[in-house]
Amino acid sequence: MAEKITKREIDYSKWYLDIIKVADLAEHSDVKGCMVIKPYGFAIWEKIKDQLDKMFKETGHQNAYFPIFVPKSLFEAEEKNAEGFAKECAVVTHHRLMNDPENPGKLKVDPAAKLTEELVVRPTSEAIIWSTYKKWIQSYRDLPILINQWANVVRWEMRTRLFLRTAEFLWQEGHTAHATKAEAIEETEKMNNVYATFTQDFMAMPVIQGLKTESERFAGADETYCIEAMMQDGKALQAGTSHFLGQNFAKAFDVKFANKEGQQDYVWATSWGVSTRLMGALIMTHSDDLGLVLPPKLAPIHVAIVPIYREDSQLEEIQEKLKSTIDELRAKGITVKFDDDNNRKPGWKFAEYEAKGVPVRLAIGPRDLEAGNIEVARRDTQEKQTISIESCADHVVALLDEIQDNLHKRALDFREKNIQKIDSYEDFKSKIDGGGFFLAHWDGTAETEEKVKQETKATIRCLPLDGEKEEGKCMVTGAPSKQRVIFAKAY
RNA sequence: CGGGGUGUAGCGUAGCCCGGUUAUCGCGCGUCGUUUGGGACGACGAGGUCGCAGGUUCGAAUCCUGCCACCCCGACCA
Repeated sequence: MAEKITKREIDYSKWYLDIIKVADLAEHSDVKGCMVIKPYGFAIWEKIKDQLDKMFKETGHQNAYFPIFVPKSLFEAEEKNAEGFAKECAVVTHHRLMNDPENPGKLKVDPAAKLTEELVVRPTSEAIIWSTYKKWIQSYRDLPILINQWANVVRWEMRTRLFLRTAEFLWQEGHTAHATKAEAIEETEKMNNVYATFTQDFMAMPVIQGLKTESERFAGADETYCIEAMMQDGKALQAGTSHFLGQNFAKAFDVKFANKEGQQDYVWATSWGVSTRLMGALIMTHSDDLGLVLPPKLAPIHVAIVPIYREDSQLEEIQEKLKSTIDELRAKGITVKFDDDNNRKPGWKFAEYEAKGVPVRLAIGPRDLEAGNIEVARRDTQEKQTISIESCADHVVALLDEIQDNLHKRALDFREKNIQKIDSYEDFKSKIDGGGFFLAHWDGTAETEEKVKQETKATIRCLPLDGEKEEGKCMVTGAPSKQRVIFAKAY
């Protein structure tokens, strides 16, 4: 029978895992905390990747690749960054295995193959990249350097969840070098904007752009910009970050350049990244109790066609009748799957495409054929309607756009309903467990931030960039505040 | 890493407390036939290191110890 999905209201966390299972996106691997991304899940990631890659190229970046291993001495050069990541680093200490004389057929680490210097498996690549940039940069004429890499990184997390936090994950990391502070800040903001545009226009996921507080900032950054999204349980998910690194890495790796006046100066840096965590964000933004819901722009299959027939001749007739419609759709760049698998009944296929979030399903059987009609079902609202085969292609093209817009609107409405201004800490404490974003005044101190975190588990997600500059008093201490910040529980 | 829970065929499970033949059932899988408008039905069939490793016992899925994995809650995490 049907694979069951735990309802969101019963157990949101279980629902999330069920969606990944029924939609066949990923599964746990034999390595603790690591996942296998399955073909359908990877197809979605590839769509994300292809679009972002295009946007990076359009903003002047080039791809390159740096090694997965970072010599420990390089890794520790930028102290804050190294400290920040030290607790979650995998370290390579040996380079060879040998037969274990005490356990025939088994292998053991060859003690004679100990590395003279340990290699850190990158949790991020600033160190190896800045040690390389040092060799590339002599003059302002060598700047800016605008590079991105698609890579895997490893962070030895204590507690993992598929896509949201895994020990190894896929991401892109942009690393840029600039001659001036202003230019680096501009780059940092530009890429955060690229992320916001991408998540909103392609993932149909509204985000709030903001700045991280010092305690939430990337280790080694002077400023961290972020995009924060609200999941359906009201919790916040950091979907992307863009860091202004100041001259921290330039100083740590001694990367100087000669400016136009011939003086030596340290290079200004940025780094920015999004990861397979976006897959988790995508799932938790749109999906429902029936399965995954995908925005058309990221759906590996846009339209699934389910023919209903008894005889092979009827199947052929259906194929013949739909040929021009399918050709027309494909010519418009729409991915169509005509499912003529005779081992599955239509009902099974309906449920399957629903679980996988295919935006539009077409069904056509003898009755439709006779009337020249076809049934169109949209995944986002579950609505079905019957239209003429002739109008089908145009209808579907328009419908896909409508679904894309509707998903974004629905997510935005949800967020607006669950975001509120709040001025009383008592009020805040009584409401925070219900989820949602809270716009509150904050006195700007790490102490207050920590107190709220200890007492409520909520953190400051960001200082919204477009927040009105409203004077007020900190909801906790009553000290003066220049703008409201977003408090929420986060993933 | 601390507390709790779970682990029996690809998936979900019964059996475990109270040890005793060939380990239960459903889904899925294979063959054949009938079917096909919301996860079809019948017949036959295949599929198991009972998470792993020790121990107790004449005998262990069942009792004991250790370990591993996953889930939940903490801690931790840009």
